[in-house]
Amino acid sequence: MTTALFWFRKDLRIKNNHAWVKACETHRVLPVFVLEPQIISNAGLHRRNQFFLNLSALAEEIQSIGGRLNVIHGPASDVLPRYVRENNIDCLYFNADTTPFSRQRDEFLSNEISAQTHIFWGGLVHPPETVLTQKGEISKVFTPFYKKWVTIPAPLSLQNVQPVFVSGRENDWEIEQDLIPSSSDVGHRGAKERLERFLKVADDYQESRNIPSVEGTSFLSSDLHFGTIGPREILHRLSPNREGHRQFIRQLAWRDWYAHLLYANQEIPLKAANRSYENIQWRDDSEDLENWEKGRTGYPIVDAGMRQLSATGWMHNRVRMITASFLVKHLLIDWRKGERYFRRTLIDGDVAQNCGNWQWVAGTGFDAAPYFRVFNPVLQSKKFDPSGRYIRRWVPELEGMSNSAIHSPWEYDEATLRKHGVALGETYPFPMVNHAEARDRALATYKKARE
DNA sequence: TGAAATGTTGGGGCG
DNA sequence: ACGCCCCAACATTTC
Repeated sequence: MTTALFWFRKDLRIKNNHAWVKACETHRVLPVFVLEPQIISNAGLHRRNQFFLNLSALAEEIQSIGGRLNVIHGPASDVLPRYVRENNIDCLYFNADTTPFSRQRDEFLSNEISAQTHIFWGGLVHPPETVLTQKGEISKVFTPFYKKWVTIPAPLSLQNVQPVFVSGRENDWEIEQDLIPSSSDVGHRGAKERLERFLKVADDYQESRNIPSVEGTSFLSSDLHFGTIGPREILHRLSPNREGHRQFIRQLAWRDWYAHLLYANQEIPLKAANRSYENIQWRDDSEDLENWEKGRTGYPIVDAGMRQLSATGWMHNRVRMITASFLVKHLLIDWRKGERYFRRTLIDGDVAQNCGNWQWVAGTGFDAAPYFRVFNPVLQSKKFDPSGRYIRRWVPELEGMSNSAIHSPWEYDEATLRKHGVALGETYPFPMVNHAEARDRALATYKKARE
């Protein structure tokens, strides 16, 4: 029997992991995770914690069926070739990724390593280059992509063999166990719990997904990023006949679309997909950027979102759109700076998804929001957080404000504010820009770039 | 997966 | 009773 090295990457699960099943069916397996330096250096605190929790959950999963996860340190391009040689590996199995870094590394390794590589796409419902127009291209408009995407079958891959494990010659995993809070809500088990909870409320998804004070979304974004659950496993629990389910399935299609687009257009993280917007005159203002990051814009809904992000590593989707739009349109700061901050800080920070969505908000992407669509943070706040519950949760200094006034405290006189315990400029900042002026400036700047 | 500006309509107040 | 104005309320267009 030959030996396969199974390289876990952004697929920290063994359940419904087709690549894993395939490796186990005909080989002895050596499960490996390569702890590459950029996994740590590119991640904020929450994201790093989430990663280590998921990694140790995977190690436990493998242990529970009699194996052991071998963790080796270093850039994979440096350490894997030697590791493969020293452990007499015959072939290599892994799930691929669409990012430029990942593709260049994998390309390099497939030349460098003599063992045969078997590549799968367990992180997506459908692999890149499999959802195509009649002309054989990926659609640059979402709806035609989606119409094609839903017609393609996406079977599950169930494990039916007991893996035969081999151990690596070295295992220098040095994660101090006390850094890992014992937690049952991580790994595949945590993902399954989140899925089960979501299924109970999924019929209301269309209504409640936009209300940040309600737990109406799936909370599966980080699981999908780390691969603690596969998207097909989620898809198979949803019914296209139920409206809420169908809307969520649509979100899974957006996720595939952004991944496929990145695969086909590797410069998406760096450049406007719609090149006519590549010469927008962005403002280079690091102080404004920092005030945005820290949640000190003076717009309560924006500050609430940014504080939820830095406190928890997660932000509600509706608020992601509002805060991102504020940075790009109101502050006129380059979407790439916001994208970088989100990606570091979010526990679900993902190159394809984050860049795709930021370019959508900035209006520079494929099938993106039109440049003249400028969210009014006060109207958005009144519409989606009418009771102010979300704002009060994350901007407690505004707790005493009334439901109607909490969205725009600067519109009220000093005496009224004092009555509610607020002193603008002292307990809570003045708005850093005037909405109408900022809107005009954004429209003028975008219009100029189009000429 | 907007919002603001502009246009239209119709009821009510009033001379 | 009539014309006129005001201005919500709704519709359309523009950014």
